[in-house]
Amino acid sequence: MPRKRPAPEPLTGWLDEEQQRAWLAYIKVQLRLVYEMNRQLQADSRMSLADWDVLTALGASESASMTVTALAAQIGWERSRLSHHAKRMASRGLVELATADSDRRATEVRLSAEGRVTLEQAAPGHVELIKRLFFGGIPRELLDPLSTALEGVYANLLAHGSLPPPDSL
Amino acid sequence: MPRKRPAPEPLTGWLDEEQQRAWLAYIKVQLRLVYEMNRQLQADSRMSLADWDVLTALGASESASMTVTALAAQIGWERSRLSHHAKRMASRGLVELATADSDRRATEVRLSAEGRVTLEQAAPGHVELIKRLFFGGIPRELLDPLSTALEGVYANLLAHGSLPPPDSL
DNA sequence: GTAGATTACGTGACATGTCAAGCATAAGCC
DNA sequence: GGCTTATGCTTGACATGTCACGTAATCTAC
Repeated sequence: MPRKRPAPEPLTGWLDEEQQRAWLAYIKVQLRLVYEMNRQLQADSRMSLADWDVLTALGASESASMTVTALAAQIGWERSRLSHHAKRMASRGLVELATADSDRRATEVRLSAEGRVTLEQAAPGHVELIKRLFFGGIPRELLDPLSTALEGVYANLLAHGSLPPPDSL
Repeated sequence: MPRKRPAPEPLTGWLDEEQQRAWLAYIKVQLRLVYEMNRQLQADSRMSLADWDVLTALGASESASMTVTALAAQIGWERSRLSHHAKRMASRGLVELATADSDRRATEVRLSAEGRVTLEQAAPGHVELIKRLFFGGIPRELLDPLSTALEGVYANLLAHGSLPPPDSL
């Protein structure tokens, strides 16, 4: 087990070589991509990445409306975070909040007309960024293995993680 | 092009099918994994994921010390964020701050003895989490394609992103 | 050397996220 | 029904992150 340099001995109980490679790559992409997405959305659409996550989740849902709990599970947030955030978004007119008919404890977060317009206006620019920064670096033939690997991780996260799974997988 | 349901028409100018699959998987993993890592570090080591990112970057560096700018570039943060955060970490004794000899504008962030101990104590638990949640979902044979794909994305991010690249690739 | 840019940070005001606690409704149980 | 527990969410205090701006050291070209 030849070591080149003695100095930056990484860490105790670390990952094996293949895992380390994958993990390092994942983390580096993760950190920068979050930054870039935030920046682009802020600059082009006066919207944070958090806003975007909420709007897209709502936009993708059948009724454009979800309870706080369901929405939080969908996007992997804590409920209290969503509660605060939804209120701020409501004050900007992007969503509407109303107590649910079926269960009066529950609050429905609904995509407002204005929110939908905002989402649709922001989408092309954001998609363009993703195509450029993310898919610009991946050869076609790796798309399928990448998806398969990440789907495996996601399933594993749902099974062993501490957040409740979203209703619809 | 048969569509099952007319309702949740995703978004204008969206990605093609393969891309959409990869992106969705990536985003879902990203959101939950961040949450889980934060939670585990907080629970087991009284440390946030942000603290962890700083400590590992310092720990991996030759001298256990970097300027604010270099460190920020390394972990993909804005400098002002690191400035605030480093000060807080310094007040907890995890790092030490000192103006650099070579350039007295620059501030060196140095891993303290206490910081190194904390890092080494936190590492096993965090690594265990990553092995369980991340690598538990990936078959061995997909590790290499996954790494290759992510490394491609990272290179692309450095080339086309808005953050300066770290000194050492 | 010195005026004007550039670079490296720090700071303060404010936006956002987290945690612990609380309140109201619903569901179980006798 | 009434009691206990569980669920769904909100809130307030506080930790953290961002943005715009300020300050100081350094560099560049006279």
